[in-house]
Amino acid sequence: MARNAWTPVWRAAHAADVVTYSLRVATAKAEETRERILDAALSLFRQRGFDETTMRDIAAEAGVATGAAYYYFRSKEELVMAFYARTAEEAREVIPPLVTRSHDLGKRIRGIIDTQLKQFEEHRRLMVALVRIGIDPKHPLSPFGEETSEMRNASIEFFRAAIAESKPVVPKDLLDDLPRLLWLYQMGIILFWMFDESRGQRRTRALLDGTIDLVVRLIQISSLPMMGRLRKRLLAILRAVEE
Amino acid sequence: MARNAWTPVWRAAHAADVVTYSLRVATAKAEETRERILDAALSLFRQRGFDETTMRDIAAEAGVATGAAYYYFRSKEELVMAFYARTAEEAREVIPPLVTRSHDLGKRIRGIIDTQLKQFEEHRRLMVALVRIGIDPKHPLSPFGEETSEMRNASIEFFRAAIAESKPVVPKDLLDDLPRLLWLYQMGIILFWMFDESRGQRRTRALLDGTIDLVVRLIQISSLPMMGRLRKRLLAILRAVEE
DNA sequence: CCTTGGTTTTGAACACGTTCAAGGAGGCAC
DNA sequence: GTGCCTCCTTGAACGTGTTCAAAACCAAGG
Repeated sequence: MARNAWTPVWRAAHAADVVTYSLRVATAKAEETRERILDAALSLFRQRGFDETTMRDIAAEAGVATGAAYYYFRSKEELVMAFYARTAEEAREVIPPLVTRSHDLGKRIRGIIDTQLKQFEEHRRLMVALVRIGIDPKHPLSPFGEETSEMRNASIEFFRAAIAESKPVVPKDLLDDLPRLLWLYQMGIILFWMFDESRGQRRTRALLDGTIDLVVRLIQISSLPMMGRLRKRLLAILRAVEE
Repeated sequence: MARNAWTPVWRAAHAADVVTYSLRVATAKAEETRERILDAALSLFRQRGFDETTMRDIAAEAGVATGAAYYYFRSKEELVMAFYARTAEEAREVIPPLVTRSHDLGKRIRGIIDTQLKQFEEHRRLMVALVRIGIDPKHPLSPFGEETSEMRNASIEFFRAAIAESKPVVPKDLLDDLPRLLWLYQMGIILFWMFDESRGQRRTRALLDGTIDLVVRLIQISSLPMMGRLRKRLLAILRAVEE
């Protein structure tokens, strides 16, 4: 999907463009070089870990000069971001059909999250590098920042689709904000998962099993007619916090 | 309080010792040097920010050689940690009397959190440096790790005191785990606050106003006799997640 | 005093992420 | 061909956090 439509990030032409976190690329040969560098990086990251891999290693492995990587990627972390962007692109194809397969809200949410975790699986520890810098909302690569808004919004839309015509039915006044909240919930789960060293990330499973049910139940309860006031209050908090 | 009782962190003699994140210090002169370096660092951090201050700057400001700082602190971040440890020490004196002032659970929790935020206020942005590395539970300075357990436990004890003989009454089967959950809640609030650039961190206030009430209400609801099953389920999730 | 053994201090050296001026490489106009 | 322009590539150089062997200091014992 649009692997060739590279747009300098800071000049994204159309909102629909897939952000791939690359710098200038014009020719086919350049594209190949970029890919070679990214592949070399991911391969080394997986073998040795992020901190243990140097940019010199990566360049050597890709057969280019040290500075070459910086022609295509602004920083070492952006190499990880490029991997993330790749999977996000895949998710756009995989997740929408998955959501339509069932009307059960819990199953839909679970499906979305499971899919993403499976995508990241091989590079689980690697994502820590993204979190370390992304936790600062001022950093370009922050998941909350301007530059990542496209990917974030795409991800939020998955959840908007998930709560549409679902069982249980989501009250109308939540339709706007709930997707963002669910996205936040997902980010929390992924964060937990990244540091979950239990066999097969068993603990994350337990957390998912317990909390998805809870989330759905909570939505259900807040849907009761008598709970209109509670919903309003929660939304008011959310508004105040989001400014 | 025990400002002189410096114990190498990795050989903490007694659990009661205050961890100050310093390396070997034997003589009074050395203690003065250490203090001078820490003060120089904090002063520069506050003026220019963490990333913009180099270890060479700090050493120069303190009037010592570049390597001197590494005799007392294992890393640049540990300078920030030393500041954090200082405030934690203060908190041990300030917070306990504060908790006994009222029986209102909400007010107690609010008091604890407000106090900590006020302590950090001057160095708010600085704490980001701690989060960046602390988010990784494997890092020595992680708030979840072994090395910080004393400070963490002290902090958790504040909340244990807060839920003791409070209004509303906390059900017995929550007494063990609730303090840790409240501590986690506090960490979340502090995290939000660190990145809250609104005037006077207005948004954090809004978040506190909204959520503390909610937390208390939730405890209240879960105390109803009919809610025993819900409590058991929540605790089961917690156990599974904590391993 | 001198020696000895620990503690503290020094500053050069190292490894790393990143920058940048300089130089190909390839196409296009004439 | 020759000049020119843009895209791509190079590798030395810079600034940084950190390490470490050596020196300086200092108190106690002789």
